[in-house]
Amino acid sequence: MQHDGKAQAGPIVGKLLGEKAELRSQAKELTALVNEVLAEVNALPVDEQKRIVTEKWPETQEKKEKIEEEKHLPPLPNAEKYKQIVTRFSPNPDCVLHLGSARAILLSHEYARIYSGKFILRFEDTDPKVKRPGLEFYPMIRNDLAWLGCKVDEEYIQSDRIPIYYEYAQKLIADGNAYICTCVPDEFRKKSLQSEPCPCRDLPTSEQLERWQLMLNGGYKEGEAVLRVKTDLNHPNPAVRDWPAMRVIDSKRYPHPRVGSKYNAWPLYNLAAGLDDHLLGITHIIRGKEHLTNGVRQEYMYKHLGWEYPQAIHYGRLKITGAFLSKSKIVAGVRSGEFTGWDDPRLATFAALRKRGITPEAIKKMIIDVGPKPADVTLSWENLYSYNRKIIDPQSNRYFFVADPVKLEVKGLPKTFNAKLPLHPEHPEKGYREYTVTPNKDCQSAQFWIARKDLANMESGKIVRLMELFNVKIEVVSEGLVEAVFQSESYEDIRKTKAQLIQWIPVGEEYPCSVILQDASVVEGYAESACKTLKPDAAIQFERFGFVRVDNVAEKLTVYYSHK
RNA sequence: GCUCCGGUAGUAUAGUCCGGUCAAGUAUUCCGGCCUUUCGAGCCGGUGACCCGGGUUCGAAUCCCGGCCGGAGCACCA
Repeated sequence: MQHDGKAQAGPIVGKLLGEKAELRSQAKELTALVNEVLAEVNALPVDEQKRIVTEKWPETQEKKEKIEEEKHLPPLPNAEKYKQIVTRFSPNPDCVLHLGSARAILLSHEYARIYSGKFILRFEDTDPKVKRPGLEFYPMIRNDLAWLGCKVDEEYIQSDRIPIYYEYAQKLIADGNAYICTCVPDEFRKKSLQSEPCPCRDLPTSEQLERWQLMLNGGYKEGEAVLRVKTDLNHPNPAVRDWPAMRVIDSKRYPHPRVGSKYNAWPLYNLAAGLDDHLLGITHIIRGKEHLTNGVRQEYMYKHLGWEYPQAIHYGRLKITGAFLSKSKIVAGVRSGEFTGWDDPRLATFAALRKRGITPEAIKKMIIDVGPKPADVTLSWENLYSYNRKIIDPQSNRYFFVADPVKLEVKGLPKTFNAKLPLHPEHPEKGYREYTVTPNKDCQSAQFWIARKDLANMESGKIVRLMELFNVKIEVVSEGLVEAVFQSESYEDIRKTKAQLIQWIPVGEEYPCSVILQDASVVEGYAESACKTLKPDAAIQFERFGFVRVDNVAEKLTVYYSHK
């Protein structure tokens, strides 16, 4: 019925074979048979087909019920191998967290919860020079995680664990699985590209251990020596061959913000992260695919130590249209004053999203929908807004806001009006706010503030309704003032005519308000005076303007625009 | 250049491992309609996709080969 009465053989044969596997050996004959029947059926007019089907198989005409199901994460690989699932999120505290980290955080945490496992936060702050950690970021990161609803079961800081890395480095050297290389980088690279060992590789272990002591005691200057873990010099990927595990840092010049100048030798990522993943009992590593070759590198170290490598899941890069997610750009922009702070609405940091009234639930839902697949994704803000809208719409009270206010004078009022405006049209139990409009004694008029953009639809003679109040007929529209005359009170009157409904604020009931938009520009206007009792952090909707998050309630109201 | 990973509507995702019930589902955007004292929400409907080319097969989004496009890595960063 769905295809204009013309059926095709392929899907029908497919369905039959799918249901009755025993027919598969006779597939050719079956196809011929189906084609025969189809020729007959397709020759019939559609109406006739419909009649027959309805008569013989009425149940097929019933509409399928839609089953909406919550999206779930796919199961973790080899989860059954482990007594307890342990995941980790391991940021370098050199910047605040942003949306780009959301996959690592939320997937790691969510899987830990699904499997009743453990979620570990591990600060990877082992580079005091190039990606120097900032002390302020440690608590900010903890705070972001808490805001996202990710409870940290255990926390580790790698700069506290340097002696542990030393211990294993020494073992690797003593076992002949690592060596101190004093070659200049370029020379090593040349050798390595040709799958040849550098001169240091085959030095006796005793000499390696001497070099190791020298490295620890400051006997080498920056760049003079590096610890390398032996891999396979014939590995197809040159980047895997004898990778660097520890280097010398001039600790006087580049003191670490937490441990100062205590260490000269600092572990590199693959050594520190690789060791910790095992030592902390991580079972599943969820990280970006830029770490794929790091996994290959680390597996060599695991083999040297007789360890088994955890399950690794590599997800693709996450971008969001229009926002840059580069830590260095964020840091530079904030330091230079280009941005107002870590929560500048132009940034996609969690701090900024929070400020803009994006809920952690919305972010979580979106990330879980995106899932852990390795393809890159470019999210659209609309999508995030949609998730957020579903969450905040039911809880957001409604208020009037007139942007760029213009005065409206209404004459000919027959009486005093009381307007009772519901805080939420779908939830009357939330209550109301009320305004009384009393006509001026001399000329039966009253004055209001209305939004300038509503003037666009106004012309002399047109009827508009002040929402929940009364209808007015426009007489004169000028730059600074709109003059109108009272028309009628009943909403029903103008309902059929589909007259424009506009928001209004009685003159005297205005409360100055700044709305900070996503591009950090500011819209000035008046909110209604009922907004004076709002609490910071509340999500509200300015009707026909958008959802906003209340930021500051003072002489003036300050809100951040969330979305439509 | 070398090594690796991807490619389903504008966006995101399901399906791919294990070929058939996929004439490709879902969310969002967009477009119509309904409803509604917000241009919000809700409801109904619509537009819209398997990167390309070969092969295997009765049958390919799914398996194989080739190409194209995109991404990542190739640091004494993480």
